[in-house]
Amino acid sequence: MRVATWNVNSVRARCERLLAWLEAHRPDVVCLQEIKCLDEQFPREPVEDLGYNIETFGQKTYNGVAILARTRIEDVVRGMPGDDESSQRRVIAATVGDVRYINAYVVNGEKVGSEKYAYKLEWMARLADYAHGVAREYEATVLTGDFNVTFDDRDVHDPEAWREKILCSTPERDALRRIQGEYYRDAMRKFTEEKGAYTWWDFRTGAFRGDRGLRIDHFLVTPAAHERAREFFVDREERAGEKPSDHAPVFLALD
DNA sequence: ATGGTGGGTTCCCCA
Repeated sequence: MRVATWNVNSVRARCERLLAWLEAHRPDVVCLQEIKCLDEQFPREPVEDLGYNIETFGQKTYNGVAILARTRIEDVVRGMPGDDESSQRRVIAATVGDVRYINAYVVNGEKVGSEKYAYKLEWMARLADYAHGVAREYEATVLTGDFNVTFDDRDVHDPEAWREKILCSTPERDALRRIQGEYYRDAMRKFTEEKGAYTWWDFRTGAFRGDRGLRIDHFLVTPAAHERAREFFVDREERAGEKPSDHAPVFLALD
């Protein structure tokens, strides 16, 4: 069974690419972030025609997340405890088969020390509480998405240039470790201890040419899911070509 | 130190 996470940076702008990618890879479960549209604007029909069930938690203009699966999607939960009607829509959770999925689009944080940065750290603390509760309830849980944080310098093409910058600062990394807690492991590290496997490259600096990327899209998995992890890869091909997202899809295969 | 590009919206915000 293969699970993919992808920050699509607008599902409508990426629709053609998404459909071709679904057809080519046929992932069993897909967690999308930044769909940037209302639920009713999601291109349901072409995705359903490829055999996917769809659950969305959309928002106008910004944010928005969705789960697609080739089998039944059950017990869908939108948002987190503490959210209200006006909250940014960044989390959707559901069960597919015997695995619980939490699909998260973590706050970007703009700049270290900014208001958005403070909000990011608060938001990550809330995600930690929520994710720990889910992990206590479901033995096999996969917490995936765009975390907008690197774990350590191996996730950064140029650690000195990014030292204590947004996506790389110590408080953000501490917050990411607190989300892991004693419950979750970084599934990628089951497969390699090497630097690289970047998942995001800045449009503005043309970072993809030269592979000046960061690894900020992650699979955090409970021990039961970690045991079942068989393969991990970043679909760099999807970052190339016409009108790509700034993120590549990331795959995890589970037994 | 700044700005570069890209998506969505609307006379600018967010990443």
